[in-house]
Amino acid sequence: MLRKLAYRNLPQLFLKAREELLCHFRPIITHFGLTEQQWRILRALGEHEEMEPREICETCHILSPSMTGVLSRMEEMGLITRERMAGDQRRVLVRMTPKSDKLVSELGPLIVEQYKIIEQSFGPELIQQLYEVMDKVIAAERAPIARVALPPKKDWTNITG
Amino acid sequence: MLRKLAYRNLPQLFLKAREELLCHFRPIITHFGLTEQQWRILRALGEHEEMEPREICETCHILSPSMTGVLSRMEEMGLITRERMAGDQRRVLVRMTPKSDKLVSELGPLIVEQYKIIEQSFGPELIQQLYEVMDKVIAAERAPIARVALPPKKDWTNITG
DNA sequence: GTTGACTGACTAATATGTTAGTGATTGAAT
DNA sequence: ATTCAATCACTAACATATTAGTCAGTCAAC
Repeated sequence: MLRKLAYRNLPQLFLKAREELLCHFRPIITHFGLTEQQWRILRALGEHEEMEPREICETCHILSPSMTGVLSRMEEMGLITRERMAGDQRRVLVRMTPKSDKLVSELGPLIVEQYKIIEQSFGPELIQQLYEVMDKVIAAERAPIARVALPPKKDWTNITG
Repeated sequence: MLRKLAYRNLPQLFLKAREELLCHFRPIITHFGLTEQQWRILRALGEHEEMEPREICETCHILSPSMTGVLSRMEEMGLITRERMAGDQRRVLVRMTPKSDKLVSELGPLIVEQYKIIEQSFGPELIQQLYEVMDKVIAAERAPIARVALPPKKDWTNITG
């Protein structure tokens, strides 16, 4: 029996659209030996001089457990430094190194150029619409949204049919 | 030195907006013991009766190497069956089981309900705008987009500063 | 009938996502 | 001074993402 839901899969559309955008930037990023996440972090650090891990988590949308590994690798690569804060031994300060600063100064302009190319192709209106709609969705976050009532939990693992 | 790029990080905005949507569906999906990816696959199978792995990859935006593992686990859980095609031994047919059919019949309506709730909260216009803009971006895929020229590759791993 | 390009699923290795939980540290209330 | 909840980075365990490559099966050309 075929089951077709009334709504198209919206998160999946986001996934596809995001990939369609990202595929134009990925070659640039990997050309410099970085991963997407590492570039997000360097881009953020390029605007803030020093940041704490949890700030980077929020800004770059990377969960804390992933962040630990990413920062460790970036530290090994000489792209960042980590230093415990004097006043609060729980907290950590992350900074760029001269090496990553140089890297960003080369990579950044290429990213901007690619944006311009995409803007030409998509049309500036579409880019503008994108920013607007994204901001609206993100703003909607503030208004609490109800959740459907869930039925009692079954253990589907042990149901044969 | 602070470096601020001329364009906001658009793929990152997609990531955030997608997460803002998904967080309203995730609890429903995990309540039934599924992952996001598993649900995407079941939803697709619910509309197609039988699919080949590479079709599922395209439809659900999951890369082939991930698909192997996901399908293996779903087969173990009794959610799908895999069968080699008679005519072409390379190809495989994936189908739902009575168990997963029952699961989708319970889960599907809850997802639809949650969409309605979100539509109320976001406003129907925003949902409509979302579908429109996403489709535009995805449609833009067809027009080939140029790539910025990349400088000669350096090995940033071994540069000190 | 062999060859050779191609296809489709799969494997391998590494990085990240996701959920739950730990342990040290802090700060407010006792 | 002590207790207690909260905070923050981190660990653990598993699932998925990403890139590259393997391997058997197919199909067309020779």
